[in-house]
Amino acid sequence: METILPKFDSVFSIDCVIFGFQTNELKILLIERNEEPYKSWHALPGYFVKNDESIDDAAERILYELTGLRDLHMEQFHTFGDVDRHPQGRVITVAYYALIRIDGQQELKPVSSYAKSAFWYPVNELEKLPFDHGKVFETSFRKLRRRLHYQPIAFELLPEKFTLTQLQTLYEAILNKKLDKRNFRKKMLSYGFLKELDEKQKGVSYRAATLYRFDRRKYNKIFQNELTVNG
Amino acid sequence: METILPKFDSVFSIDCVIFGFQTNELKILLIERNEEPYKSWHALPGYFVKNDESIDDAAERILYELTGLRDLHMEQFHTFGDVDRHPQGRVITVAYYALIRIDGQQELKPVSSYAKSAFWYPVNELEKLPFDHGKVFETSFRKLRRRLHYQPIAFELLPEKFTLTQLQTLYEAILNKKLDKRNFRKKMLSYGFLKELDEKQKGVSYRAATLYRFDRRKYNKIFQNELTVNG
DNA sequence: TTACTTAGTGTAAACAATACACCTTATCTT
DNA sequence: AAGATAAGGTGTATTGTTTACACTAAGTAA
Repeated sequence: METILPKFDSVFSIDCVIFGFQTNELKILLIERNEEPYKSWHALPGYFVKNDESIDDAAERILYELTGLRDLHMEQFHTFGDVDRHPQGRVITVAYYALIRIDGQQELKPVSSYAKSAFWYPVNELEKLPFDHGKVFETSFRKLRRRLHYQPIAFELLPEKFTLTQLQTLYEAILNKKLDKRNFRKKMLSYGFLKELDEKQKGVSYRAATLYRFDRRKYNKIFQNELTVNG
Repeated sequence: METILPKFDSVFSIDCVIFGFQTNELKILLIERNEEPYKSWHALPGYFVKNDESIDDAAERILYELTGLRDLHMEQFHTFGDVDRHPQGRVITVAYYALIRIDGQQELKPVSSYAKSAFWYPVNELEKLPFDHGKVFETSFRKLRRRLHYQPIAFELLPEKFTLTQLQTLYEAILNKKLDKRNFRKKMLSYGFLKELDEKQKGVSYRAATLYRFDRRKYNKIFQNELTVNG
């Protein structure tokens, strides 16, 4: 009773949009391609899925091979499947996004020869990207904006200890609009998941701000209640 | 300088979750499979993507072949890519969902021999589904709930002319909780995109309710403004 | 005419969102 | 040490939104 699966010359790939926040700018991770097509172009990190790995695993592996980054929590956000999106054949790509703390220590070093280098690039200065990567990026950015309203994604981009002004600057970078300082602070603190630390910012040439930490345990408690209440 | 794409024995498929609303119940469309594996099981309509069609086109074609339904606006919501999700090989599936008016006229008649029949099934009474279709459905339902809050999806499920009570019942079915009649009406009418008709419900054995129509033009105006305002 | 069933309506209270400006504190310069 | 500079940090009044809540009106059926 076995039916045999049809065979097509088609492959899956993964593309990753990795967001970071550095010097008050929102950035994404790009690689310099070392393979045709689009050799030497700047592109989203992406490659083909192997036959024996889940797409989630593939996303992790590929990001690691192309950038040296590991163990970030990536989430799928859209699949792009136009027939001609890849000049050499049918490639359907599942796009993932992740948020990461750029801490200056971590090295960006491709492990695979497929990428010459990997680097952070400000989203506001993006040039033309190969394939449909422009569309992929736009889709991810819209998703990011939307999620900012109902998920604690900002804290994945900031250092462990951060000031309220840094938090606000990040929100402004993602939403692309100015926010009111007093209202922003009032609202953030009202949630109850920000822990004020006995510690001040260091190395600034003006009054140092209080540092805060995101308390995920408290956040989860609040969020769980909401889920229950809203059915 | 041509690089050749790697070849794998892997295929893409599409699975569809089609929601409908009938006799005050939220339903989805299932087919009775006519092929192994899971022959004779009830499953989500789904099949393989051809090599020369976009995944969006494939979704339309497949739904038509398996159910006879055409021209509904489907939207991709998630891609499922675990290695062992299909017992016969590597199949990555892109899941789509759509909303449809069940108007009693339209026939559900598979065009392909792959499905024996197609029928509406209440989401509250779903039995075990083959493959990972249970997971697919759950994901789609969560998405539907979420979208109900920011997109006018209810009106795609209702007949053109509907009463406020019908609208409320639908909301209650999707959100799985009771809503307050006065507050619900107040809020819906406050949006300004519901047009009150000079017409009453017919064929009921009690006081007939006023019929309304969804005014998409007005909705778009309101929605566009919101987009602009919120950056 | 009466009973039944659903349609249709308003207000007060609590809460959330917005608009808005000045004093404080630390550092740096001279 | 005084003053300039730069960001930190704070409260209130207004408006809009959400919630809770119960009765009368209208049509149908017996």
